[in-house]
Amino acid sequence: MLPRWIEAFPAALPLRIGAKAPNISEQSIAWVRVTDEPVAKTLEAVRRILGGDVACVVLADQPDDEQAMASFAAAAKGYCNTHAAPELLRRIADVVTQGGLWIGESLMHRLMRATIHLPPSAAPAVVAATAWDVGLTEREREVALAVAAGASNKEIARSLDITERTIKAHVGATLEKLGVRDRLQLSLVVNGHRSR
Amino acid sequence: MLPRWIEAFPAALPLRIGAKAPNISEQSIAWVRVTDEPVAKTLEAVRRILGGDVACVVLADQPDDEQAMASFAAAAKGYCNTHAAPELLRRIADVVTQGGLWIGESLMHRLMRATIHLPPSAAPAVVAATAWDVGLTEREREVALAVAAGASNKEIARSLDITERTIKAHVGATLEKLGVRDRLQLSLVVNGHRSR
DNA sequence: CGGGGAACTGTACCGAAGTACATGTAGGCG
DNA sequence: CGCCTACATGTACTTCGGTACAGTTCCCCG
Repeated sequence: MLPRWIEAFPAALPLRIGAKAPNISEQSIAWVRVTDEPVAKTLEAVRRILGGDVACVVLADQPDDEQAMASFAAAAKGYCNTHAAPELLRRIADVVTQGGLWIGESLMHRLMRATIHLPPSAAPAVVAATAWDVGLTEREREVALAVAAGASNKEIARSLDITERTIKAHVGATLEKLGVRDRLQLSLVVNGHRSR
Repeated sequence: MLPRWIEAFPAALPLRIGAKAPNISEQSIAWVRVTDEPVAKTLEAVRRILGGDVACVVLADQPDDEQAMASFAAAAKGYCNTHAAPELLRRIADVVTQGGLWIGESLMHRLMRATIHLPPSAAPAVVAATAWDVGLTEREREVALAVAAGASNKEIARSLDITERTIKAHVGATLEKLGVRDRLQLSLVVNGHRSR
């Protein structure tokens, strides 16, 4: 286990090919580090242990497009560098648990090169969908979403065509109900980060 | 404006082809609803109004792969169903503002079909990482992380054992460098969501 | 009918956040 | 040695966010 993996996922369990199945939750992600062994073979071994439908993300020491292709051919949900930063790993986990695929920039380029222009950068993001909005009224939920998206009270007021004062009322009620201090923490809750 | 759009983006402004340019921020997203008109033509019209480099996401009433291809050929940043759920719209916005592309599941299949096998599951697919902290000094990065975690200036000051005034200086510099308005939007950038 | 919750609004206040204008120190570099 | 940058800090000011204390309308439900 690399230190950055532990940093990214303190609760992760190490697992070797040939080991017996640990009891893990339904939607766990298998992070599969591959080296020179064919990806398909490794993934097959992992699936024998953890079940055929476990979501696998392939970690490559020296990523290349061919191996990435092979990974997705073997139904991997993601492919990235073994030494990716913890934040990136977490983001990949987000995407994958949401049912998305994580494709490296390089492969993406390759896939699309023929048809479309791709900007030099790129990055995804995702949210966790635990019920953050229990107990909120419809309007409060609506306002909370806007706050979490970075809107100011004034902007929300304009878009909903009510006064800023009313927005404040909704925001205040929401902060109270969710037990957070200010709109930033509200956004963290709504966006599925930390606490509450 | 569909109710779900408003729910997803309360601060969004409606705009018709032929209208004059509203004053919008640099990194706004244009959500372009297309019907039977050719996509390229519509996008061109939008760009005439909002500027050539505005990020466009195409909303299709009846999505199909051909139209999706056409959209990306016309340099759209995303393509999805007009009636997508607010959460999905927000996720797309996240990805696009981060410089990513949003590709529908169907098109993704098609793109990969030639080369690799894709499992029957799969949601929209996405791309890889941009550093949020380019150009920040060590101290600024440190403060930005604390802000993004929901800390107040006073709390950060205490924990770093410097004055609140200095925290304000770092926060201010960071907002400037990342081109965002306030600490909430900063947190969205740091946490890998929309804005910027 | 009356009670109660939701949505909406008002005035007013306070503290947090953010900005403008300045100052000072320490370290790297031509 | 000056120059630049990061870091730290001060005063002062404006704006925004959040709260306290009201009050209204509408609608549902017992």
